[in-house]
Amino acid sequence: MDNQTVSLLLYGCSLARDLESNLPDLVSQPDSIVNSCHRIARVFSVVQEQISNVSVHHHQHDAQVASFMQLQHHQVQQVPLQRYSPPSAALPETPVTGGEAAGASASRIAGARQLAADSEGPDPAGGRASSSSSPSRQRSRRRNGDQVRKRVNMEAHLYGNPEIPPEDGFTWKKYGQKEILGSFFPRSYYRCTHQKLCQCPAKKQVQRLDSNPHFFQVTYCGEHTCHMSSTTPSVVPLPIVSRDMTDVHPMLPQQFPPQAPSTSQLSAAGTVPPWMPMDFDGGPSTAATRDDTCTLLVDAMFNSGSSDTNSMDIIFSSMDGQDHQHQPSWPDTGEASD
DNA sequence: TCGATTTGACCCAG
DNA sequence: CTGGGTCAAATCGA
Repeated sequence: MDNQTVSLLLYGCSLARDLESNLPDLVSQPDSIVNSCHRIARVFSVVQEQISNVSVHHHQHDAQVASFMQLQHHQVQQVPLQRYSPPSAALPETPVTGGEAAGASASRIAGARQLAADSEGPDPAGGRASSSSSPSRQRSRRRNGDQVRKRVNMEAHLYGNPEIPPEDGFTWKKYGQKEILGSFFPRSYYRCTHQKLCQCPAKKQVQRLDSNPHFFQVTYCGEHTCHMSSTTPSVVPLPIVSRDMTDVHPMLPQQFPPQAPSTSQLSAAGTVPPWMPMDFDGGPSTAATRDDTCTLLVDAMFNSGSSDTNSMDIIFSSMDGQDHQHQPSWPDTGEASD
């Protein structure tokens, strides 16, 4: 049983626990119970199928997973079928243009780099008295048209509730959550806590990866102008950095992606921090690469917090540098790279 | 009491 | 027309 299956199993368990803990409140809401049960059943069903097929050839495993995803998803991306990334597999941080629809592109990337995995939305939001809105409400809902977005993948807390997104050194205020078509998990919308105080335009979107509930895809939009970070996070976030996809996906053809860097390009001496789990096939170069980057991140977050320096800027500029060097161009994804 | 979160409604780009 | 992003009232919790 691979880590992917374990992750899915754990997620199913957490859903069951949630249902159990909320059961007293849900007694009067049979629809919510049905929805929860359905969702839990689906998760465990996939786990069961994966386990039962674990001894089967990997291609059959892929087909099993893919069939589940096709069952779940409205849109299956036309990308090469790939093996799931293990929980610690690295997905490159991806700068995204603001004009690009985050959801669509995110799904495209997720599909291209992990598995074509975009599911039908989960259960509709639980019944809650509708909040009345003024019919005459006129608001400007301009999207962040020309703002550059930065996308990173972060691992959930290794301990505690895996549904809590990782901290990143800033304080955020959640202002929305939405079920995204083609995604198994809802997307949460955050803006900087100091938005009003400092007119800080920073926002971020957090969404759990369909194919790996232990990972969050965090899309940052806008730069922090407040320069006010929170206290040191209790758990160091684990942004996922660029690495050789052939390392992540041993089944992939060696030339996919064509310009993927060799692991030697990414190598750096170091050891894996205790909070950073090894992945399946994580060779020395992989561990060293992550360690190197994470050291940089930690240093940037905690040692570079001068008043005139935004730690996330440091992180992203550093990662940008890596990306510019190592970010492969992805065929067939149509992914903007600016 | 007040700030944070939830969540249905609304707006608008594609 | 659809779906992502945002608003804001209701609700939660410290």
